[in-house]
Amino acid sequence: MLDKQYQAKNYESEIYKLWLAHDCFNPDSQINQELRAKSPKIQANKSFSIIMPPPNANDPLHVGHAMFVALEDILIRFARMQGKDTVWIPGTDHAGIETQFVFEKKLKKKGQSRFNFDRETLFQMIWNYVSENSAIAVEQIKKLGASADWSRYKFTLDQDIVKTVLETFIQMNKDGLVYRANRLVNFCPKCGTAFSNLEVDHQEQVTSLYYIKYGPFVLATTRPETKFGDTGLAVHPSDQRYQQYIGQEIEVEGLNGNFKLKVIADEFVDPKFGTGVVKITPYHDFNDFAAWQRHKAELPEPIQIIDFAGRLTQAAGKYAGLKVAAAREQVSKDLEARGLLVKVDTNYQNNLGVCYRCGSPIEPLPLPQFYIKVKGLTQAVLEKLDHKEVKVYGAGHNKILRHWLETLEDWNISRQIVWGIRLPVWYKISENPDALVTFIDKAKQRISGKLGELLKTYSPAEISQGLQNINASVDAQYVISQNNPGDAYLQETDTFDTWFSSSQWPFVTLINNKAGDLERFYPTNTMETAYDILMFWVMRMLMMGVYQTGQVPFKNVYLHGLIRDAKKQKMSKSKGNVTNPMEISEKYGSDALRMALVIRSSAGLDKSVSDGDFKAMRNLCNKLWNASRFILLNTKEHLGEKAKKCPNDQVFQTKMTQLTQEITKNLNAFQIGVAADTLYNEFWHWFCDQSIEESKKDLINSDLLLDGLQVFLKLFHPFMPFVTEAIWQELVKEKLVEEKVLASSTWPT
RNA sequence: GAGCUUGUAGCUCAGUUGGUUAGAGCGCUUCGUUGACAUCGAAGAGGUCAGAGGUUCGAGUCCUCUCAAGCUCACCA
Repeated sequence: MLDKQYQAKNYESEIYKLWLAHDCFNPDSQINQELRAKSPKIQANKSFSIIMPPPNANDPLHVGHAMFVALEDILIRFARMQGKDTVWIPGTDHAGIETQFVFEKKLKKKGQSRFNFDRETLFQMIWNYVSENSAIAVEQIKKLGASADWSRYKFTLDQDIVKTVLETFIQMNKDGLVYRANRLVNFCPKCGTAFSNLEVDHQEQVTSLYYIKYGPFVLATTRPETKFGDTGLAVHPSDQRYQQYIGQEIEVEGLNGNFKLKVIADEFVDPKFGTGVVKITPYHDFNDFAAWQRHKAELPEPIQIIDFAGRLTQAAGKYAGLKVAAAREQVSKDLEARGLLVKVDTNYQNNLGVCYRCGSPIEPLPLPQFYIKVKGLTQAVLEKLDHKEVKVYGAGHNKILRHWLETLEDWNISRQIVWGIRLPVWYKISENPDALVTFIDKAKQRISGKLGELLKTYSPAEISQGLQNINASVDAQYVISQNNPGDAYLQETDTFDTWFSSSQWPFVTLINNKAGDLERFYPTNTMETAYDILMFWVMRMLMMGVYQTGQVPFKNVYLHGLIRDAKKQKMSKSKGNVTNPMEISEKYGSDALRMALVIRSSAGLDKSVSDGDFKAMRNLCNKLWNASRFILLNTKEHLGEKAKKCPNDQVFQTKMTQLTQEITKNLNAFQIGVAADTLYNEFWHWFCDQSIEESKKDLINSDLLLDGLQVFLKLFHPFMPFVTEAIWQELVKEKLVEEKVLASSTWPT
């Protein structure tokens, strides 16, 4: 006999084992083949696939992960029960910068840093660390009830995956889509790597605007410390105040002695800002770099005065070695002492680019990097959007996607970190004597210098083995190849942007899985993920998917919103308002957690949840349980009275059919939150409060009620798989149902 | 500055091509417990659907404007 209350804890892990024992999640299993065989042909001939957004392999899940598991599992279980050839391919992500960042924190605690190790050693250390912890995410996803096919599981650094990713790069290079250029990049000195524009956050700040004397001019700048990198001055071409200076060289008194700057005219200068004069510092400001590109003929070569550690270089004279902030303070003091500082507006507001990862200021720095030409890729996706080959569900995000595709700039894919897929780029040692190389020698010393010089003391093998970093000049010759073209080469030390590999995820997971999976499941049906990675991931998957296969990687994009706390605030560790999905699962059950997240949620909109919501859905599980308990008790006494007609039978049956159709329609239209809400209300207030009560008065036939319960269990199953299966197994025991496992049973009609 | 989204009960949110007395959870009021469930049931209070105009036989739903909130992008050194 069933307990009086449903205790999720006592059932969930057993139920999950039952599903695995029947191989319910594998489309090739016997039970699913049987399911398809008895389903309508129109369904059985369709395939339905979802590629799981791979969570960070070694991180515990947050509530957003629980949201995607809930939504995707609903779609998958629904499709499977409909009889479609259904697969949900799970995976985990190496999460390049995120993971390396965490690992470096651990190193720091031991008094070490990434600079203590050569590249390969560091990679291996992180690999071991991730391997030790990589089961976390997978185990938790299972705990949430995900009906993913674990026999098709992939990790982003699996050998076959890496091979395909590299092949894509090589193909792109052949197609002329890859190039190397020395441009300003968004560099985070703290993280030690460049980022794409997308990974830079902008923060409002109040700062000082310094008015500095430059020969006959006064000009305003927020960054006086960059003045050692000035290679020119600019004014607006039609600015009457400065006409006579255009094209002239002026003499400027500086802190490291006097120097000369040429005055150029360029439209980008706003005459109304400051004094209408701008200093040109091409290597440390994006606008200035662009101006220099336009006026190359008139201006000298730029000077780099900030290095990749965020300190001033030798070119800054006596300020060399100072960090940017300290240099700014010192420079402004010295300017003042010399009478070169005219005034300081200390209440100036502007936006500062900061690292999305660590929050420190992004430093625009010149660095040769590999870029992907995106124009052709984005155009191809826009065409697919025009032809409605992809549909985006999520409050206006389709427009945002379009906007991004229309304005996207070339993609910097080089990252100066170790934890990732290394670029298959090889520099011939003998042809790149000017390449800057850092390596750990046999005596464990960190050695830096030009390759040509280092070769006088060290063997190529020693350099290659201890290699930390190679920074080849922008015009360096290189070979792109999966394998080492020979002993005389050094491999590029940069790794791919994590998104370069994950943008290929739908394709690489299928091509490297069971034979025929690509043809069988591509294009996938739905990509379901949070809207905040629309442009990082979804947009790039579309670009790469169309590039690789000519087809969109998925037909539908369902974007869920962020989960917020009861007060609508974003969850964050510092606020202490984070909902840990595993705690909720322990306390109320995974079904309750899933249902609370999903019910009345809508695509693209945020949702706030609190303890009360989870409790309410725990109560729903119990309601299902107890309604079943009543019917089980009742059925025994009244079985076989099916012939007996009761007054409300017809109404009951009609409503049951209508409800089934409604839920089916909702789910087909991705109206998941509405479907859940409807089910909740109809089950609780109509089926329990009304129909069960009526059956007690013999107004509804008991067998009909049992049929109704079965339908409800099926309709509820995608949402709350554990409790519905637990009840179903009781029905199996009582020989009241034929289908052995609810997870692989047929969807009602 | 540009774009997008949102504004419905005390709180958090549903309400899918416009169609009868606008819904749920939590909270609140009153009542109810000899077995399906107190993780419950019955009854109830509470909304001029942000505001104004328009289209329509009919608008929470469509259009225009205003106000408010949020997000994203771009920014003047």
